[in-house]
Amino acid sequence: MTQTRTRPDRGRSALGPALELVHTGRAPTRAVLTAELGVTRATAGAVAAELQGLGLITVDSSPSTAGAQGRPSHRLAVDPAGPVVLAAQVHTDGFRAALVGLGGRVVATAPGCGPVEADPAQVLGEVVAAGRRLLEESGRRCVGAGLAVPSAVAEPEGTALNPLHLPWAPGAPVREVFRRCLADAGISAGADDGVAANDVNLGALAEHRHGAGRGARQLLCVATGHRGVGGALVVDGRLHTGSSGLALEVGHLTVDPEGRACHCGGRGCLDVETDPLALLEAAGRRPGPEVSLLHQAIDLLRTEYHADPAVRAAAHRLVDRLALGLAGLVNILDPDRIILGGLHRELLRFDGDRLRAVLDGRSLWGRGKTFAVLPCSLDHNSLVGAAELAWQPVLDDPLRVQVV
Amino acid sequence: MTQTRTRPDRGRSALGPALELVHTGRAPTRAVLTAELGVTRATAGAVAAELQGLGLITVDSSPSTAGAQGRPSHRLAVDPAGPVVLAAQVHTDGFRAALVGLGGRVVATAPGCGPVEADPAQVLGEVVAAGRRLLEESGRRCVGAGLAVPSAVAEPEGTALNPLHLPWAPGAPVREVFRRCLADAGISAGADDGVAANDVNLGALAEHRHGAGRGARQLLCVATGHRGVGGALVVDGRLHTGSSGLALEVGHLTVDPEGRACHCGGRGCLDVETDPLALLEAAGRRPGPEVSLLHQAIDLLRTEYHADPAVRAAAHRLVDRLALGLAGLVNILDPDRIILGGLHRELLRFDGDRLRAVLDGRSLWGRGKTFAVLPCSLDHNSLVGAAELAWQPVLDDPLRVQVV
DNA sequence: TTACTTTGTGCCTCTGTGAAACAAAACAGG
DNA sequence: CCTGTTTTGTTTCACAGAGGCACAAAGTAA
Repeated sequence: MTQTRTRPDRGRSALGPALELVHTGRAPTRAVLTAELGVTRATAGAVAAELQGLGLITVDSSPSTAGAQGRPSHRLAVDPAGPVVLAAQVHTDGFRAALVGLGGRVVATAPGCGPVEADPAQVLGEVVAAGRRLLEESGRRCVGAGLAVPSAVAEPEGTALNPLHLPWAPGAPVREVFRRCLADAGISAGADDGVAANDVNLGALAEHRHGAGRGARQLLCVATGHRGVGGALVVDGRLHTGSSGLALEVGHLTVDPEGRACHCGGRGCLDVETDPLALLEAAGRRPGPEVSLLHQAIDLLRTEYHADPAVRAAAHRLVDRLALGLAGLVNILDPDRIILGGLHRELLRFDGDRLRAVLDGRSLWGRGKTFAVLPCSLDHNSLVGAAELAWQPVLDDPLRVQVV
Repeated sequence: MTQTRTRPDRGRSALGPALELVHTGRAPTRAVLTAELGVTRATAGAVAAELQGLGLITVDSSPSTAGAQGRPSHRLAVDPAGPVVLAAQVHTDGFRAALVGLGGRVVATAPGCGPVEADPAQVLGEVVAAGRRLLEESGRRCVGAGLAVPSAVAEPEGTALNPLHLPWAPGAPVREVFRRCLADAGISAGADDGVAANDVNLGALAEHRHGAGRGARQLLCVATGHRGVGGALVVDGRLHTGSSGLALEVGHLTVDPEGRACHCGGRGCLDVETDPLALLEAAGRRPGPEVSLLHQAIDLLRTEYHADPAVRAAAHRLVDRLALGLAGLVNILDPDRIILGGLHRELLRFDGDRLRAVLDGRSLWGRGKTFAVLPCSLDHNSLVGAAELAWQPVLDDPLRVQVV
């Protein structure tokens, strides 16, 4: 009997790694690409030419402002006219859609307000419709789609496990619904086109590839959205999602045994002690209904942190608890970099010294000296992360863009 | 100018994965090897023949007791006469040396008693000498050496960061000392021959490859030695050591805010609340000096758990605290399997229902149903793990055995 | 200008692996 | 016992990815 292998052809095996290097900006020239891939110049040249032929990167052989000795190297860059992916995000107050090219470049964005409906199909239908409009306006080719949701997403099922701050039922099959919406809108090509993941996880992935997390080997991200706290860990460039997608759901770490009651049944959880509502209440402010809690909390810090001692005390209170939670994570995970997002980023900016001091004091075995704490650096990092996820098949095998 | 690539030749690229499949018992026949590698029968045959030629595996084409239809497949197995690695372990009461073949087969063992000297070179010199005697007696070829120590080991420095229960100074360069001892004994071939890591980490690795952790995607191990508590996480077959080797050093998780004082400065740490000494004291027993605390504690459980209510109550106390610590880890790491070693294994055996109940009650979002809790299944799992680490270069590129 | 350095390109070769056809070793059924 | 079926091992051929090498190209340094 004849025998056919089950796995698909690898194609040029250095193609994927090469595209990833250009995508993340680690291969600005062909010479660097040669070194990073560990191949000969001939191979690197062939690979670059093939990626250029696929319309994914540009190879610029024009006079570069080199200044160095020897023949100047051709400059490599992501093709700004290349294909895009559709990135979508659902959050507590609405949704966002965007087109994102390689290199994490956001090409177009469309916001949408809430409230988020109880039926995921309704919201995702609107997001996808917005994305479709963006695609039509831009006239660009779409090679994938990714969705960020404020909930852990189980793999391989693609279900939202704990959409605590959305009116969705736990276990909602968000990925399948998303795929159906894509198919209905005529966007997706195959049935496995369209991926979904947790927003903080995706934000961490984006920061690792294009932002403040570049080069980190063990990147811990903690962020508040409008409600609740999320965490993520990127190890050697890959998301650590745990066995069921619930890893790093750090919202219910205890950071104050006598703290306020949490809907999880515990007391003094990171979630209720360090989110925007906690800051407003600690400062004695009544949250207004007009704008999001996150914006109210950030505004409060920006306008009154230096003026009002009560606001400063409230910030201190949150920072102490945040640092306690981070110290627990540091002692278990041993990251080399920590990135804070949302309100936590602002707390770091206004009260970073205190955060660092508490954190160092609680880190065992002098670990405090081994990691940096940074604010997140990308706008829309969850969107960019959703795009990363959508790009992944292409990064793994760039030849897909011509097949699809 | 001519151009030579920097990376070494890959050789036959399926060679390493093939050896690993046989090594871990996942490829008992050539047909299975073909399927697991995802290559054609021709390739699998060539690979198996090459590994056989290297003296690493045996290919048995004799009449197998098949029973199934079709031509019986050749049976693959680790060559019992193949090369070995030297595995060494230092613990609080002494050391152990062993020769370990592929497949985690312990070929020979030599124990050594304590006390452990303050100078690492002295202890490691003794271990290596014991290993050398084993090698001479057996007459087998040695292709690597690994060392397990009761401390986190920093990479890439190879220093013992927190040898809390040994008289060694933090930061002792154990790997370099180990390598020097190997060189002095004429065992090692190259300068990079000889690796060192934490004992619980290595135990987890061994359990994952050859024991109760087989097939787990996210394996969490927690174990007590004679003193203290260690943890480890194996993700997709690789140890999660963190950025400085201190990940999963879980001994100082707080499991009882009003618990006893710990030398780390905290209170109620897992370390002091669930180790052998804690059980003896909770049961109102005075620890004797004759045998190790671990043996005294295990003996106490075995002989009096069912007879003495005070012992049962002490076990309950430890189990509750252990479960609390595990729940915290589960909620952050989301493992699909947990393996307990040392005294914790005995607590699981005698009081498993209670452990499981507390653990499930504390696991958020119904995660309790997604993981198993098992006792560790290998004798000397730290030794076998040290051997795994030593074997790794050969598993990555089996052609090394002929070069060395 | 000339020498030197670094990078890009064309050509040949090597090697790992797939594809296909065939042989071998078991079982099932007459 | 013979024949057909199923599964596995073996042989042969071919192809593609990547290395090795020589040479060309494009800068800087003197």
